[in-house]
Amino acid sequence: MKLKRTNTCGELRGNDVGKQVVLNGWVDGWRDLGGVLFIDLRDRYGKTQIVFSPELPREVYETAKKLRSEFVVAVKGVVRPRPPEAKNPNLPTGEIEVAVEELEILNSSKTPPFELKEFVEASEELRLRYRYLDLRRPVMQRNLILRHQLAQITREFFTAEGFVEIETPFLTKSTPEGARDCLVPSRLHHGKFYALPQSPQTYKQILMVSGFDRYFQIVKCFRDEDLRRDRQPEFTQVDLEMSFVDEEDVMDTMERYMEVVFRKLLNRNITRPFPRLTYQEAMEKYGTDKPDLRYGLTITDVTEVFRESDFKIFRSVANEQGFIGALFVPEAAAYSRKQIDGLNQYVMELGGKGVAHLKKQGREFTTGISKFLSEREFARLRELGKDFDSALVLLLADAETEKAQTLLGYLRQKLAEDLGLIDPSQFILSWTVDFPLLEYSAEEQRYVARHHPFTSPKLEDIPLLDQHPERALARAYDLILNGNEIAGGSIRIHQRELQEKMFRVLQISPEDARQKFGFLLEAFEYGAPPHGGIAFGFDRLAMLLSGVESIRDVIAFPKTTSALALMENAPSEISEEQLKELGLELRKN
RNA sequence: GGGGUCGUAGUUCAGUUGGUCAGAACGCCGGCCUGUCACGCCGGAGGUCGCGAGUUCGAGUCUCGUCGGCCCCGCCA
Repeated sequence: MKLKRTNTCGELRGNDVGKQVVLNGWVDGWRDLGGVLFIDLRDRYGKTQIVFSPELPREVYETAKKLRSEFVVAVKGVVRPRPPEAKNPNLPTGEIEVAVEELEILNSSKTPPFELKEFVEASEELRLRYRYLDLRRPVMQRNLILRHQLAQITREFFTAEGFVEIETPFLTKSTPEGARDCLVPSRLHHGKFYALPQSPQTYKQILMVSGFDRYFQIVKCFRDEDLRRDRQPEFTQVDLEMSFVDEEDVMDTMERYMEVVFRKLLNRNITRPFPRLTYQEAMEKYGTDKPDLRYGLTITDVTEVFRESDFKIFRSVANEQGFIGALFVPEAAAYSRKQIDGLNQYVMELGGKGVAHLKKQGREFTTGISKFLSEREFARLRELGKDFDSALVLLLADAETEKAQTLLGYLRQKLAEDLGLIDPSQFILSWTVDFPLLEYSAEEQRYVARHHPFTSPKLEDIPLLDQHPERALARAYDLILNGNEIAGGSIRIHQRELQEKMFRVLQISPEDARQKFGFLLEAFEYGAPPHGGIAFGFDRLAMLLSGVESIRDVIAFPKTTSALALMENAPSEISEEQLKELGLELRKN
């Protein structure tokens, strides 16, 4: 190319008038007025209007007439002010334009399959197939640049805090617990497989044994599970681990990290310390372990109201140690029968048995299940709902307490969305703590780790592991932002005896434990310091900070919800030779 | 694994009970236009109605299957 840029398409202003400049960029659009020809030239820094006059040498003018969308061009010209009535206040460069003298077409372009203008939305399928075009759109460039800045702030912050960034292997060992592994067959060892890491968990713990003290990494992790708008099989974590710390040290460091992120990225101040909810409180009040605290609408426990009720379903749930919860929704006081049916439908789709309702008007409860209730029950409900003059009261019962709470949590969230109770400009961070260490898996007929098998129980709960393991709490903490889990971590077990006890509780045999985690157990015998850490969902955090709805909008080359890559067309079949080399044979079905 | 929803021109969509329903806008192509910036005006081209079966005299429309996008449940230590 002859004409190399002197300036970007986003930087020229009124005080550049008179300068001779060269711009390089893409044709964003053109307006041919018959004589004068305007072209918007775009690069990642912005757009600048360039002007071709009919008085130009014939071949320059004729070439300019041939320019079309997404042609790549270089122009040389003079910055001049626009006539006052032709200034464009919507464009940072709108004071000026470049009067072209020379034009070089660096490349032509086929007509793009969709328009790249910001206000035109192509289907996501098309955007993913032509991702290189989609990524030319300013909004996508802003998202990826914000992601970059988040990464830089992260490196700066943790480096300043004395953390060391250390890379860990991608070709590693399959582990029995947790998500399904992404597997890589070994060519040199037929019949054996590497697994891509679900997280660098064991490596970072071993780095603590090695004395690195404070480790972090911005790292890809892999989990072969089904996708969601905030989940991909490959995703990025900010992973970190600290030695000689307890929960408070980790949480305090993370709060300061978040403070810096919000200040530098969004110019917002957040207040520390973040509120903390125990798992139990979160479930009881919000029906989830990751509550969105931007709105109230908390669950009221009404189980005891119905112990003697004539409404038999509720009475039996109340007497079977189940849970009955109520949502008092003043904003929905005028809900129609149809709208309430819709909520009932929603609950049933989620696997619930349905939702009962009442309408509170002053002291009276009407409609719904009111005819089954006694004066004593009304009196108790009046007391529990005394803060609400009029409200729709939704009641949900289930013999399984957590199921009832979870369904109420979904209902709470749906109501908040439907009723517009959520302020999208707010960011509320909170911790969820005191998680149960274990949960019983009916499928596997054993206890499984709720977090992971290296999470330390609360020290005072260690004795519970023998008789009532389900009651033991974990030294774990999740960081919640607006109803999203953005980080989760724990203080780890650092003593071999306790780790072995955990494996026993999880019914992982000593042989299995040795085979799967022997290296970690062995490392723990050589002076493992007390340690703990946390990992952030980096994509999810970038998504929330960008204000976009899907993780795909902050990942350059994401997968679809069926885990396909539409641009490069992965996954794909491999050749017979490749299979043979790996010692693999495809099963025919 | 399950549920919901969508698939019609290059794109975004409309298309009624199965019967001139192959349509609009944008884009594209041609022409006109010297201050536009979502330029304007005139004209034109452009369709395997995702794919495959079936029902029917007749299917974009109904049924079944299948592929794909999105959302949700399960799953995601």
